[in-house]
Amino acid sequence: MFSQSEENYLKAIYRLELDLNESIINTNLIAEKLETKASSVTDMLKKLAQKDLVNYQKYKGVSVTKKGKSIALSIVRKHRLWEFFMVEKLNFKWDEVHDVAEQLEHIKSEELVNRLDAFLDFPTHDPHGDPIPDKDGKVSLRHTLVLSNIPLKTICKVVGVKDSSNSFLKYLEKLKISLGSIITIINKEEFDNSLIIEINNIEINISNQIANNLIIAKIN
Amino acid sequence: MFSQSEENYLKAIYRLELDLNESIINTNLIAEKLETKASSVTDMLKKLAQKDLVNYQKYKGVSVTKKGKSIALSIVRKHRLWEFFMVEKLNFKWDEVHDVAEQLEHIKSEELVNRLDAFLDFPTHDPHGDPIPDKDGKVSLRHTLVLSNIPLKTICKVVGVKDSSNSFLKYLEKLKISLGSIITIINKEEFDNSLIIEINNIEINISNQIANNLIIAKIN
DNA sequence: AATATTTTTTAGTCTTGTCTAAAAATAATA
DNA sequence: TATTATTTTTAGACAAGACTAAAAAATATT
Repeated sequence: MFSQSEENYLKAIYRLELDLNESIINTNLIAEKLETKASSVTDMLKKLAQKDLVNYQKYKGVSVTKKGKSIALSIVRKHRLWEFFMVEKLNFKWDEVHDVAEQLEHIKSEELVNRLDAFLDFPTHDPHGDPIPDKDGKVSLRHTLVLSNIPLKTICKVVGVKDSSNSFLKYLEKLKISLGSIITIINKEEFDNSLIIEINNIEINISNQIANNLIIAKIN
Repeated sequence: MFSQSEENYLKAIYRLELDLNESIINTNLIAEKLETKASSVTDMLKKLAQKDLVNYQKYKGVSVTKKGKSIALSIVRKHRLWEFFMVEKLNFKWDEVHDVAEQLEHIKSEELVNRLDAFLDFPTHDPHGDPIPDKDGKVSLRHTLVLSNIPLKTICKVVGVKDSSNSFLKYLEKLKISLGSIITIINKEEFDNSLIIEINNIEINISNQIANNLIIAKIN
């Protein structure tokens, strides 16, 4: 098995590859991301290369190998499932769960995470729109649609939030909008871009700022 | 905060104090329990003493301090809550969860464990009859009553099992006996010590071996 | 009480992962 | 292209936690 450190490096390299859309990542970037020193990174890269988890050439940067990617994905999977669990079952707010998930993601048990997945009913995305890799490392597309960007009459489902501040979440509660809510856009007000939407069989008016922060998926 | 190692040593020392009912524990016992070498234990005892977690005198043995005990209890609490969670919510068998709980017990978040506690509805005992310390470190008495040892007509509740083998649990399922089941002993057969019990409003016969492995609590 | 045995501690080494400071390679600039 | 600046790697040190082998203390035995 792999150490917590090794897993963190792999996750960081993989994330950088995705976020920067580059296939080769250099040492300083990793050091910055992990808040460590470049020399420590070099040491670790050698070790990871030894284990065939990254492709590494001195002075040239690294990329994760197939094997490395699969481990990185499994860490991401665990991280997001635990986050989902904490929010969905333990009533944490979305912005409170990251640090604990950083610990939980290193718990070693295939069985545990798969059963947790089932217990949570196999969620495909977390409420920030980020996909949760499945057991085989398959990843859905990121949810990027927000309510303010879709045409009138579209029927859609609330699948996440961009803003997870306490005040926003409280306001949503007041509006009786929650994850899974089904919404139809009835009308858009040109003046301030506010929307009339139908939800729970009633029509309400929501500001553009709200609509901008609601991640939705179209329903066919 | 304390390292995983420090926590494991504290837990081991505390458990030995309880199990052996002695207030001073010697080095070799700890080494044996943790499957490590006596010299490693000595090193750690010094460190723990430094931090006022144990009372340690060279060649004389150790005991946990108040502070050490409270940490040990918090680890036990986390361990048993996570076990309870895995069994109750993720459908693990009781004998499958120990190793993963050994990892989960070191996750650092007061908030997480307290919310988990609430989510599980504040269980006081695990199904082996061992008490789960509460948030303040309070521990109930161990559940030690087994069904075979109580008088006729007593009404009691199944709170745990001594044997958690697959075959026993499967058999219980067949008998429709589960955690929380309410049982009244109707009659005892002197010949083989089998029992006639009432459960779910019907009377069934169970062997002494079954009765011996069912941990129960009297209902007043 | 003197010796032998067991237990515990010390001294020194190893591994993992980190760091600093200096050297080497690469990239940028005049 | 020569020089400067930046990035990366090496060399050597350190802390945590484990180990082995030897020394010291405590127990047991004759």
